[in-house]
Amino acid sequence: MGAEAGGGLRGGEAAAAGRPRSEEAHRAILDATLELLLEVGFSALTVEGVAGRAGVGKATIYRRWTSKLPLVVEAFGLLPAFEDVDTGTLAGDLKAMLTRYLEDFLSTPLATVYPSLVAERAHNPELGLVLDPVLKGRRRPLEAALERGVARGEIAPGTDLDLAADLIVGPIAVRLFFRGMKIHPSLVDPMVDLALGGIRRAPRGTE
Amino acid sequence: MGAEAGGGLRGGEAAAAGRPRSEEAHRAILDATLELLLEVGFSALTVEGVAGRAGVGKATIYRRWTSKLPLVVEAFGLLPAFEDVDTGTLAGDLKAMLTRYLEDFLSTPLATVYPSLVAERAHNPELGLVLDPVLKGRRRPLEAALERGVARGEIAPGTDLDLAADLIVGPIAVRLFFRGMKIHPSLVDPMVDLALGGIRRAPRGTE
DNA sequence: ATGATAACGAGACGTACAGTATCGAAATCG
DNA sequence: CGATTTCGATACTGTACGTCTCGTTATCAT
Repeated sequence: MGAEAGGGLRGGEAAAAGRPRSEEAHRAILDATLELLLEVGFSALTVEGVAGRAGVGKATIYRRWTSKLPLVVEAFGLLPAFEDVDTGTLAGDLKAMLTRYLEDFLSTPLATVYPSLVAERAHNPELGLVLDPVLKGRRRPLEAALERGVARGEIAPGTDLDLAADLIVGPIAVRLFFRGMKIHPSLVDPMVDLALGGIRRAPRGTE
Repeated sequence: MGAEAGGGLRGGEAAAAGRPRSEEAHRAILDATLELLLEVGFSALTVEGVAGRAGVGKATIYRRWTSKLPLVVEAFGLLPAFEDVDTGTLAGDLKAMLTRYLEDFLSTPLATVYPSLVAERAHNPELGLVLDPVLKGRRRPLEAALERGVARGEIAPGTDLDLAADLIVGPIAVRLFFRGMKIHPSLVDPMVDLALGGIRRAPRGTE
């Protein structure tokens, strides 16, 4: 979405006439969006509020994003996701990645924005088109760790890694979002061990 | 004793003066809420729309619920939840319960309302107070099935059943809500088997 | 029966925000 | 320069919220 603007020429594009879009305003809008998401949450976020916080006119926002939704999606893309860690063992990788990810939930609007976008998507298929690639990218390091597990012989080849990833993050998602629980870091290890217990002895899944 | 005409008596409470609240209007409001939730989803649901559909004044709604949120929570409580099934084996119970529950997602506004309430709760602790007991009740049959599994010797005593339940519903929640996927009924069996693989061999978790 | 009380459907009202349109000023092009 | 496009600001229309007030209706106490 974000076009390059501000300085002078537009990359390889034909130089447009008129005043270029301010990259400064672009950043200020996204920053204000993240700040307000953390402060008031998704549903209480207003475009007018963002404009005021960013010191920007409403039209400047609507010139770049069609509505509040794609704006929040882009801001969401700036939030931290899984970060790949290679500790030498599958269990070690997963525990390290999940522990770090849980910390991000305390310091960013992730806990608010994530479920809000998910809920909105449930009745807005168009949002899925924009959101799904972002979510898929956030998941990728998790899949990479599982693939390393297969290479190391920790997981049987032919295992459904997509389902395995869902089994690992599932309990965390349920507790964090659906049950509104805090997840103590000491719970990560047993969670991963429990999920891995099923994954390790699953050659084919079907039956 | 006096027959209950129209509205009827107020249980054991002291009879209040004035016209009693119409139970008919109450039902009409909740029915209209469920209809509109299915049609337009949570975020597009308006109290004015509910009032219009129910043939009721707005004040009649606000007299009973302080806002759209508690109204939807009450309507949500009328939607189907897990229904306990005892097939004789743990795997059979879980597969039957999940299969039936997934069907409910196709015929009710569950898929829309569930994530919407969850998202709202993320930035509204008050909502959690009302919502959590409802969610806990909906989960109860799942826990009962797991307890039968312990009694049958299918699960080691001392296993964290709460975590086990999260492991079972986790992948379904992730796919249904976070990834917006449809879950084919044929996927339920491998999902349950995968999760049970970890639960069955988990005497204490910390391996 | 009669009056007090409270809920009823309807809708007017003020507030808040969405999204569009318009302003003069500023930035960049040819 | 002059054409063009963005800038921040703000006026505007439309929708929904949540409150309030109508005249009406149901129920209780007397």
